[in-house]
Amino acid sequence: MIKILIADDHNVLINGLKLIFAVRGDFKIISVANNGQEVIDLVKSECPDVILLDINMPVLNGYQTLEILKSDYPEIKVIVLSMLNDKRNVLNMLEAGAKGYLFKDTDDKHLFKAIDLINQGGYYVSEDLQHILDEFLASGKYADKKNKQLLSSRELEIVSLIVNGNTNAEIAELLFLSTRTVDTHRKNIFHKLNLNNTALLVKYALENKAFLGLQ
Amino acid sequence: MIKILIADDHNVLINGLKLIFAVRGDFKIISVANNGQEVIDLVKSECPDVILLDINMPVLNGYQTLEILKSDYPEIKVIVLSMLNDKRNVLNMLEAGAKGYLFKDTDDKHLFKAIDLINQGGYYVSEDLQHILDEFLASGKYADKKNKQLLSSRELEIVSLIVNGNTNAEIAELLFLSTRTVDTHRKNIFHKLNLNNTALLVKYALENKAFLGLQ
DNA sequence: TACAAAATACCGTAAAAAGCGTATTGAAAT
DNA sequence: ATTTCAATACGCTTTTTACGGTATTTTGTA
Repeated sequence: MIKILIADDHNVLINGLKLIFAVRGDFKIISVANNGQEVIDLVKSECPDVILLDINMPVLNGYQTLEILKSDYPEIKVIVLSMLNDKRNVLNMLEAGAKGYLFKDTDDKHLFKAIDLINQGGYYVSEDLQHILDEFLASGKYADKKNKQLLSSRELEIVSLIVNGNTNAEIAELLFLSTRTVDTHRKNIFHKLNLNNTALLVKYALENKAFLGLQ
Repeated sequence: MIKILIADDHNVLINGLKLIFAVRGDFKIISVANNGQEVIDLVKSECPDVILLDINMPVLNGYQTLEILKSDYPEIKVIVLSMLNDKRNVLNMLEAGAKGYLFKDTDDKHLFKAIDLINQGGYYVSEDLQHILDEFLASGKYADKKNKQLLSSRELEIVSLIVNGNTNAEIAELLFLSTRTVDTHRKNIFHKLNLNNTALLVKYALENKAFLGLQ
């Protein structure tokens, strides 16, 4: 019997999953969590085999939760169940140690199949994402040897202010810095993220909120 | 008996709702749609009283769908069922004619209550959104007398290129225009949206994709 | 057909960002 | 004890954006 923990802040979805899983005697939903912190609190006592993890959750988001799970409970298999379908999110979660990535529109059959395969040690992603999984597997960027926190906390602070429309001068005033310093941070951020203008930075930041630790 | 149509591209959620509604004999799910176009195709033959409408859907998104519904079937009550919880999205949908806005983490009780009240001609939103509903009701910006398409198609094209990191010079080259023209468009866009720099424009565009008709 | 709106283009100036640098300080890690 | 890195700050140049205009042509529609 495979013990499953579901983490999602949408109760409608959790209720749906409960009913869907009711037909499978070999799968058992042993716990549900509405945010990442609840997942962390529950795993110790509940010992799930597989966690179905949403990305957008309050308190601790899916990415942050996965980071903690990977360092404290590396044997638990994590399957991301998200609506985010952009390549960057999928790669980020795989690189952080997720074994599967399913869209929320997945049907029961694929969900069951994914859990079975992943519980046996494999990978499984929604059909449209196969090429991303291939790319990930070829890249060798597994969770154990992965690049840590790309941006420093100061840089994240500045990214957030840029996203909210502040100019370097405004940011300098807010943070009691010289505009030169803010300018340097901005340049370093661009360099680290391989970007070259504000529009792309804002886009990147909004699309990678969870991974940047923003909001 | 209240006839309900559900529009959502996530089958897990639809399946969950089906089971949730099974306990209520006075509500009947007469149809489900996976995108806005299916909604439009179905309403004529199915005559639902209430539509539970997601915003993020392929082909025709929730906003576009609501626009069509309001002009062709103004008597059908539309309740938005979305995960988007920012004020702008809520206001946009209310102003477009939605009678309710619920988060997807709403529990069964509130969902039933919302459908009942709205079917009787009222408004209903998730608890956290009450102040936004109040603001909307006070503003008088109802669907019938509402400001049409804010940005022209050319302007939307340019917004999209800006979001993707292009400079005015690059956009000019791509669209065979003078950089002056692109500059003017940019100015007009800022003026229309009441913004004053690129970062805010990108943020606005990404947060209002559906309403701007982007992607 | 006439009017309004959208798309086009230009002029000038000021502010901001982008792209090269260098350099000092302090804290953490090896 | 030394290296590394984050945070700080400055210099200089070029490009791009932002903001104030004006004006012509095209297009849709009343």
